[in-house]
Amino acid sequence: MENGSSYFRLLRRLDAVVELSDEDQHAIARMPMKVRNFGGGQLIATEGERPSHCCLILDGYLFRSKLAGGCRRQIISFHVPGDIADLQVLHLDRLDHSITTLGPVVAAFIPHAAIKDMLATSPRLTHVFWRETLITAAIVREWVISLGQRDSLARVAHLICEIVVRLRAVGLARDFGFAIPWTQADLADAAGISTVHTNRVVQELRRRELIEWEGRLIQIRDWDGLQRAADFRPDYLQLRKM
Amino acid sequence: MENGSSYFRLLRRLDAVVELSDEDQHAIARMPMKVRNFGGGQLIATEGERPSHCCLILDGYLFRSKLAGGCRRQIISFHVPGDIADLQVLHLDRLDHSITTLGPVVAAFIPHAAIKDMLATSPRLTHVFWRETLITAAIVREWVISLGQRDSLARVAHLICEIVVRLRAVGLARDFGFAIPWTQADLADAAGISTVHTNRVVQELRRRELIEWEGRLIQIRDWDGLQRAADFRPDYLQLRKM
DNA sequence: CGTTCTATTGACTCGATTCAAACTAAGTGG
DNA sequence: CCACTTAGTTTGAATCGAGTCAATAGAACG
Repeated sequence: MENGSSYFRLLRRLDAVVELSDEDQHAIARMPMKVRNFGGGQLIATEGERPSHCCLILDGYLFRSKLAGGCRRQIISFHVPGDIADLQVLHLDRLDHSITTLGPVVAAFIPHAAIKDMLATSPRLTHVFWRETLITAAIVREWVISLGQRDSLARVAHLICEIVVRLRAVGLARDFGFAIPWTQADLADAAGISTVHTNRVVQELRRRELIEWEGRLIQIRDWDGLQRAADFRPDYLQLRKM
Repeated sequence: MENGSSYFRLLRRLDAVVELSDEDQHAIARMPMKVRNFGGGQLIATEGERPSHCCLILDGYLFRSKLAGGCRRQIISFHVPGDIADLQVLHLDRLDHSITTLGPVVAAFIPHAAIKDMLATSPRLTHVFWRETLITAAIVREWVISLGQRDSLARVAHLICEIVVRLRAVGLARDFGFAIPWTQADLADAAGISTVHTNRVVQELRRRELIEWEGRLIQIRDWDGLQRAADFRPDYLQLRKM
């Protein structure tokens, strides 16, 4: 059974990062998967769990988060279509954070065993999937820089820059506009600032005419200006073309 | 040529995380390496570089850092003996941050080719080394939680807790005391706070009798209290025993 | 023995938080 | 179709954690 169309975004994602042979692509598309639909704000996996499947996003957004001090939520990273949000559990077996949908999501679940079997046959694909986990790690490293050194405006701007580049890498947000069901509280928990302050930052971004943000639609008005305000340089995303 | 004694800390480190067969251990110890000595504050690798070797710490500490806005330094993570600080470049080829010694360091450089050859022969060792890169990523994720949600005192306490646990995992800091040539400015750049404030935090930790800190010697006085102040739970380090 | 780090202290400032309240927009059910 | 909820955004005022500036005091080093 070929899951070509379902694996389209993943193949697109991998292609943005590395050259894949037809054979590799077929090996990926041959993996069995189960597609499931989720509503907004649904927990897909919980901290401490031992998942048996990896979760590939076909449509929508996920985020990984963890509680500090038992109550303060920190969002670690957001994930876009084509991402496998929990690829790292393949070798870590226990999840150290939760995975939640941001708005409605279509996700494909691939058994660990299927991925391991596929990787066992191809050093090249092992390299590619290992690399994917390392790029996810690089994204988190860059977020450490943001949280440690950039002020609240730069943090929010940086997050928007990153998402738009990652979306474009898989063929979305072509016009630097995209739909994402972020509440300001979500952004706040990612940027490590309060909701009230997030609101002020968003207004400031609008005032400077860097972005438009209406409901769940974000449109970038001034891409260069936004990157400058964000101190954003996309190198860490390891994209081939850009 | 067997580098048994030089590879002692690495084997110890891997053993803390996973069971290794004798065969695996020999395969690791057979890898060629070049040992080099460094002084304090020396750059071992620079952002943008394409290293051909991985850097295994035999003695001393390294840290990875990156500049935000061209001038503000953020320390991403510290590395202790037994760590391979830049294992991720094996599959990422370009370094997105710098690596610097914190005080004098003895390091072993292992050619990428040697590691790749070794991994090609053993799916088990591929798993172990992949896992190592994922644990490094988990450490950075936890640091995101600290920077985003914990106040300055908890951050500094968390850093100390983590280092002491990682040292103990490789047979160091048995008595919850250890020598580390941190300046308060280093801590500040890791915790994302100013040096002045770092000083006040350190004094507060002393005042609460959680730690003693004289010169480069840190002694934990109240391990439970420190963990509580830090909101520290070591699960994310993925250690087998603890 | 001066030079250079590093640690420490005080005063002032500022970015961000907190608390509180008002204002939307979008359901939901009678 | 309108009251009633509920979730999310917006605004203002008071407060606080942490930054900045500046000066001093030790410690380390050549």
